[in-house]
Amino acid sequence: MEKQFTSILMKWHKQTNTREMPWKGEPDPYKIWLSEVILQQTRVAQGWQYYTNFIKKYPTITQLARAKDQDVFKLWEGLGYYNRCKNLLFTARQIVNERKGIFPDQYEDILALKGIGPYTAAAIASFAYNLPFAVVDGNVFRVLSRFFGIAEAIDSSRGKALFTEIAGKVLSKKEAGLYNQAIMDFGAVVCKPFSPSCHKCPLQKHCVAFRDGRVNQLPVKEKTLQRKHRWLYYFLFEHDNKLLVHQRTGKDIWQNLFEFYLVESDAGVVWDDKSVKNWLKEQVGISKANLLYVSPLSVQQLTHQQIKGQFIRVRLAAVPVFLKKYQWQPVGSLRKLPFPKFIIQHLESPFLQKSLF
DNA sequence: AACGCGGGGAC
DNA sequence: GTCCCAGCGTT
Repeated sequence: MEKQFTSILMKWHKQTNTREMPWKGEPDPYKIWLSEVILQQTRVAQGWQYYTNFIKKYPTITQLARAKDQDVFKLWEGLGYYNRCKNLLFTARQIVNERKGIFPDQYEDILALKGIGPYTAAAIASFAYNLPFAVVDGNVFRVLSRFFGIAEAIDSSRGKALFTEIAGKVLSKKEAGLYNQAIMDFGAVVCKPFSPSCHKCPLQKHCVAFRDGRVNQLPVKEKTLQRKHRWLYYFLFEHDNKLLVHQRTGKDIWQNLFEFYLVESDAGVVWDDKSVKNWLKEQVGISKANLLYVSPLSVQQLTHQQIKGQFIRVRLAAVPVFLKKYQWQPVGSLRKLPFPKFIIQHLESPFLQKSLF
């Protein structure tokens, strides 16, 4: 069955597959690496523009390594999972400083780099050097679990080990790069998560899940995620045409991105002018403030959290002592800083644009 | 082994 | 609303 799978898949790839992507057939390991990091847990359509932007601004790993953190994060803004960006920069600088800018060409050396796990290492090794390592990503889990009718959970250790083993068996070792491209394209174009195109699938005849009518039951996941609810109230403190900003640190969401003065609470409250004025006076000791606006409620759904909150813009006659330690950013250059989408949405909202006049 | 990390699109 | 996406690092 394994031989059949591989040969049919490769034939499909060479004869039928018309999927185009800017990094396809790319020989430069730097560009392959960049595309793979961008695409971690990210749809091709979403990552596409980010890839072309990065290549345009940083055509070589040396140029990326020499860039300022803030500029690179700005280019990554909106793509999510910002630790990828941090590791991308770290690894670019490491390769430039310690390896003269030359990307490693052995699987183990590639895997050892920060931000590169088993999937990305196999992708780079096979695409750049045609080394015989099989990628195991969401597409591969789905295609293999359906074709071989395997109900082992893909988010368990046993499942991961099992699918990795099978992936290695069906890999075309002579055309590893082509094969890896083939199975991922196939998973994205034919063997899709929802409404797969079984009616025109070249593997249908040998597909166990199709035979048993289990296509929509595979692959199996065992974990169900809980979504945390959070309430974030951002105060846009303004003084002398500058806004208070703050770079997020710690282990929480949006590490390294900027934000405004944050008040977080567990209980959902919707502020209005009156309650904000009272809070500023009673809790913060600001009495001579010009309250410019209290925004309507903003909502953002993330995979692991639901964020709700408001934006409150306050013009200060003077900077209170407890706010002096913060960074004050000129309003005109505010957008040079990387912000989370939750904040970008507000900065671009018609509400804000209107309320400034 | 379990958990946390963004954002968007399809249903 | 739920699920998933060219996964990874940390604990």
